[in-house]
Amino acid sequence: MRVYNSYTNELEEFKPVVENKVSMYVCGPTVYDYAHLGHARCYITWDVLYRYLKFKGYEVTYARNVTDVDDKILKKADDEGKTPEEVSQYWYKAFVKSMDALNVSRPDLEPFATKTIGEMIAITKDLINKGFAYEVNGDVYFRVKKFPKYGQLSKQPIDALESGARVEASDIKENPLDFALWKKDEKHGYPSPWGKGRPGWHIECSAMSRKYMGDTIDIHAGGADLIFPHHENEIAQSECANGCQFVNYWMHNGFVTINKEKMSKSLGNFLTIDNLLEKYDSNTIRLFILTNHYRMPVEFSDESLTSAANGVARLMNVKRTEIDDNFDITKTDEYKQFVEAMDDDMNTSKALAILFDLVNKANKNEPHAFTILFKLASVLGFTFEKAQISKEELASKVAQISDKLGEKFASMEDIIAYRKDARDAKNWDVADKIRVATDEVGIVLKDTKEGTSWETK
RNA sequence: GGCGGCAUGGCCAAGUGGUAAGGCAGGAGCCUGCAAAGCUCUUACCCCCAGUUCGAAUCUGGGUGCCGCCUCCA
Repeated sequence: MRVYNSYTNELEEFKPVVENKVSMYVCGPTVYDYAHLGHARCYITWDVLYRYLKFKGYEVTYARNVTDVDDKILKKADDEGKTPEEVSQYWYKAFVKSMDALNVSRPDLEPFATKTIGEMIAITKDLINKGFAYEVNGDVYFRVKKFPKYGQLSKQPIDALESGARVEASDIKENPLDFALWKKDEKHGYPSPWGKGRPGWHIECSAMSRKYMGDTIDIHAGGADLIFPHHENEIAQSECANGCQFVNYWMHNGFVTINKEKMSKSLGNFLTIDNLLEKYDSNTIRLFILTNHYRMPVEFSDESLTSAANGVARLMNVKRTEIDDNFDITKTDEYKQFVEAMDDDMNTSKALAILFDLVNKANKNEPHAFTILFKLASVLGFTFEKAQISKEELASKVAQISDKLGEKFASMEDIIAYRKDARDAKNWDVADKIRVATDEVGIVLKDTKEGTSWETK
């Protein structure tokens, strides 16, 4: 498998540190607000990588942290008169719910920053001892000048960074580029050798990844906006503390844009996942995202989502057969093409083309086509479960149809039987009226040789 | 200003040297009582200019346009 390493800016052959085992760490959310489409893109992308690595037979340990100590959480807590825990727990649960709804796999490990404070203090202490950090009045800063590789991930010459760095009025740092490992905080802080305080954002990931996955991890991924300064700073901290390479493959996903602008909290131009799910299902959002290569920007529009929804309909309408678990799909051309595409830096667009070819083959009764399709599609996180309609909803629809037709029907089967009589009598007017009525409440009737079936739109 | 990326049919999007995957939308036909779904057929010379080459969307140089990072951000 070849992956694009953002550190070297090159496609590289993927080789884990330990054969057949992969450690991957993805920067998770800061839980203080709704997750939006941009988050969906990120976590769906790395979910697909996770699923694919496992599909290839790797034993994968996937960690995705939760940042539950952060300025924004504290501010929200203060504003709402709640504890930071109440705020972060609330939004964490909302996040999990959204991810589940998107069929994003749960990671193997989901460390919380607040549960890893000890490790953060240990690293910070270690960095001070080694001369890579210094304390000023209860704050601790990383001494960027001591790390010559600084700027290598973001390809920023250090002097360019320096001249561009924002200099605060009352800066107490040795160098404007130095970043906080620990911040003094009397109100919400944790005890530490430097007094009450809380960790800087960057140290959180260094600490959590080291605690759960060791000094060197195979893959570290996240949104491209984390490259600088977050990931750059993680490298500095971890490599200075551990004395070895931090990450072998850095992978970054592109943004979701809207009106050609990056979708983000700060710009306020975001659509929440929950809102989108009211209109589009999880397969649709996934197809929308996976149609594009993960490193490219994806422009949001209702037109694109509608197009994806229609594509998903084609996928869902495929002629289904029993899944044959004894059939070895690895011998098939489609499997080989799929793996070739995915091995090429996750070319999901090409992989999808293979899936759609399989749809066509299944519809033409090619043996095993649906089995292959089903298995490959699940690697991309698509599900073939049809949306379930609740009993109450169905009863209400049946009642509505009854009203429209001025009849009393107990069930869809009733309606279909009634319509069958009409059709047998070639009473097309009645038959068509029934179909119009069901259509109006979102139920499609399909006439085949085997009889009539119904499904929700 | 520094760094990085992108430009392919009506829309979205693969393809990185040999004459353009796939999805959506559109058109024609088959199927159907009529539909829906499905099946078949159908629409491109790849932003512009110059160059390298037997041959370029694909490489080189120069334009033009768009985006991102450089500050919290997936």
